[in-house]
Amino acid sequence: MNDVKPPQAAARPVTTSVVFRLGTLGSVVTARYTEALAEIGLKPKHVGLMVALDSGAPPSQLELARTMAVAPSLVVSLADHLEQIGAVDRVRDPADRRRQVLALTGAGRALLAECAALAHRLDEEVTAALGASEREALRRTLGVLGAEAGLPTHD
Amino acid sequence: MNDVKPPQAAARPVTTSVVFRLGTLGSVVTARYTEALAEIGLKPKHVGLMVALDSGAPPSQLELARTMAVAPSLVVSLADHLEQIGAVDRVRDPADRRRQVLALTGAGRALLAECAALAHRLDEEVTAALGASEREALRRTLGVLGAEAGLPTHD
DNA sequence: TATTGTTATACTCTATAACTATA
DNA sequence: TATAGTTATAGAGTATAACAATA
Repeated sequence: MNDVKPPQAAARPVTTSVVFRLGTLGSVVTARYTEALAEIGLKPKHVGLMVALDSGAPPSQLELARTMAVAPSLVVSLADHLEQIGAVDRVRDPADRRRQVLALTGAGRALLAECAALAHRLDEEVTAALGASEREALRRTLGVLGAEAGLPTHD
Repeated sequence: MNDVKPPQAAARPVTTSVVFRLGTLGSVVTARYTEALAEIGLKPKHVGLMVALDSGAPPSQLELARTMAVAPSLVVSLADHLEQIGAVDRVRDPADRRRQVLALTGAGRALLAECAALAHRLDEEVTAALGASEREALRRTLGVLGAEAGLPTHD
């Protein structure tokens, strides 16, 4: 006699994997954060560049491209925009005039703080279904995995 | 006297938010999963469509587009490919000949199981730094948030 | 006339390649 | 000749708009 089979194709459906759940949730959450950032004229990658600068990454554009794992040409356009709104200074390295050295300005630090506030406000919506200790455990665990993957992670 | 300030721009840096960590980790993990899927000729959205079908979502292409929150034209091309490799059947609804009704074939269920195996294998790499109970807690918490966001989540 | 699916087209994001200037 | 940055071009992914078949 045949066993009764569940509608799922596998004993361990793909939907139960951390990979699937991280990927789908990450994309939903990033879409919402992108929407929030749009109101201050930024994209997630602008935040990524400011985070890299704030974390003390080597500040030449090429080094930043390596840190962020994006093409150097993308750093150019991100830096163009951030410079235009006064969030970063861009000065030629006097020791090697080929290098453009980026630095967050005071306004840039304030803008980054605003991005952080938006993210933490979204956190409350996204994690509303969790208890305080679950939320903290999640933050902490994601921090561990992020650090493992070479992502910038304070704490 | 001045307080000593950390290099970070804010008391709660954006990098500590669940939103930032989920977004960045999700994108890293999805990139790795995309790479793994490429070896069986699939993209993550193909998996998403098969998951929707396997989860009993309404199977017309337009309804699937709504379920997946993508454009109907994208469902066409995903279904084209899955049909071509024999993973889905596509039959006109006799009751309404405008509707194309999709269904996973046996081969499709086997393919989806393969995608699940790839994901769970990647899980082991991605969560290698975690203890077994931390890993389970993470899976469970991501499941809660995913369900909250309307994502397919068995268990 | 409204709806499903399809095809044609366009847009966004990002990369690669070509180029300029400095070394 | 090699490297940092920039600009030009191209590709992937996905959306919107136009269209065909069916209701």
